[in-house]
Amino acid sequence: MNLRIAIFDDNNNIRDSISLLLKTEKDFEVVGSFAHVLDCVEEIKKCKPDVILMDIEMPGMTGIEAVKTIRKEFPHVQVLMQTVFEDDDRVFESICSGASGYILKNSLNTRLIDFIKELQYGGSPMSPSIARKVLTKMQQIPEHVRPEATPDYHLTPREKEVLACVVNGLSYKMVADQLFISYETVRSHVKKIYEKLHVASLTEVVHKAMKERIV
Amino acid sequence: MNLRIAIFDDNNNIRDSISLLLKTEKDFEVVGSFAHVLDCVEEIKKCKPDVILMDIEMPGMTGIEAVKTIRKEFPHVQVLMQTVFEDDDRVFESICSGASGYILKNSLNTRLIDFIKELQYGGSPMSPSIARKVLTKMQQIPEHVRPEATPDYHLTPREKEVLACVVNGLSYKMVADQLFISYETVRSHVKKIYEKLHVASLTEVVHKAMKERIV
DNA sequence: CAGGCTATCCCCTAAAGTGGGGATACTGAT
DNA sequence: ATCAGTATCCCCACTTTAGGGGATAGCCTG
Repeated sequence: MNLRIAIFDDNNNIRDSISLLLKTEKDFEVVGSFAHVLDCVEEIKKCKPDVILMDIEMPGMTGIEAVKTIRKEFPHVQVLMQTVFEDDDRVFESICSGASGYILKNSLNTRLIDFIKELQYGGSPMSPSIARKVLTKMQQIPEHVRPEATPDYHLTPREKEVLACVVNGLSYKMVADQLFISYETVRSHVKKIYEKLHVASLTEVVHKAMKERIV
Repeated sequence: MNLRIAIFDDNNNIRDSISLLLKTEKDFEVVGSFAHVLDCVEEIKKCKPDVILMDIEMPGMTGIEAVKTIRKEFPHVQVLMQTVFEDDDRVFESICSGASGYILKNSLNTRLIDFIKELQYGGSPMSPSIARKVLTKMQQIPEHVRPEATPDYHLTPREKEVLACVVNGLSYKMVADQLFISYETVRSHVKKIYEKLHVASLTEVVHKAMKERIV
């Protein structure tokens, strides 16, 4: 089974040379090659890629914007960012936008095929210097922001479902419909949740659940 | 110039086989090999490694604790974490403790030398699945931390105060007391907030306010 | 000074949530 | 076979919120 690849890069030469390179790999198929991302949603719908190589610098919409859109519209598609620059903000922003990997263009020729294969097998290829930046960034993230060992309130699976609904703003009645149970059952679960979280109102539940990422 | 390497692993066989493997590389020198990390500070002072291979599971002090200590005492030393498990919390914790790389033990034989070289040249070697975890984690964190373009709902200062109270789980009555205004005034503000945020319940307010960090 | 915005307060009705209960049924482990 | 835990449902009394009004007063700007 072939891996379908699409390329977004405003430099025609680069697109062509990448295409040529990828064609040397039997299992790869370049199904699209585009100079900008303005119509990327339509183009992706048409060519159905599994993997997208995305240049970060492009006219019109930037690669970063595009990744956000793509990840929203096509969550299963893997996006591998490529750039000549490695300035911290962009790297970080790209990753937060949902890129699955981030490589420098100078490592193109030699290792691109390996990187794509790594993607395919569930990895996240990064150029060494990028990987270092990412780790450093993570280490800088202030203590209080990190998922600091989420306390376990011993909610049952069902309670967690109810909690998730409530946190999303649903009323008891709506939760009941959503989970195909009665209003009273929802109430029972919520009462249990109140006990376990030591709170006494829905707003507190939402607050606590979101703050501590129990949801 | 040789790269000085120290190994911490409670499994003697693994330590020995790593030593043997590393000796095949001319530029590497194994300067220490230890079964636990209890005296790691002294040992590191003695053997002065450039790179430390650290098993995460060890009796006494865990590898994670050790990394923290090492990074504090010897900031220039690079620590490469090794583990057989890849459970999310540990990976994340290790990295935040200051590890420069994180690899699974199954990738030992084949790629350990490459990984160490990557470290040497300023990279951060990670097993593919680990890299993916790290990126995924990063994508999750900023969600709660940095509002990408927080929409402005044109809340007045007073409304924001009321909002803050509500988000913290206070009832209308409590908000009234807190802000020295009447219950009805709180209601008026809340009604306004509902309009402006396009919601219809307190839980939605809390959810939206927290998600979009309006508070 | 008129009109817009904010902040304050009030009323009424209806809807939703809260706090006590209690009940049945299924599971899995002791 | 009993017991703990989960999931389901029900009732009653009470409080809090929601949605629809309306009112007064200050402040700033055109």
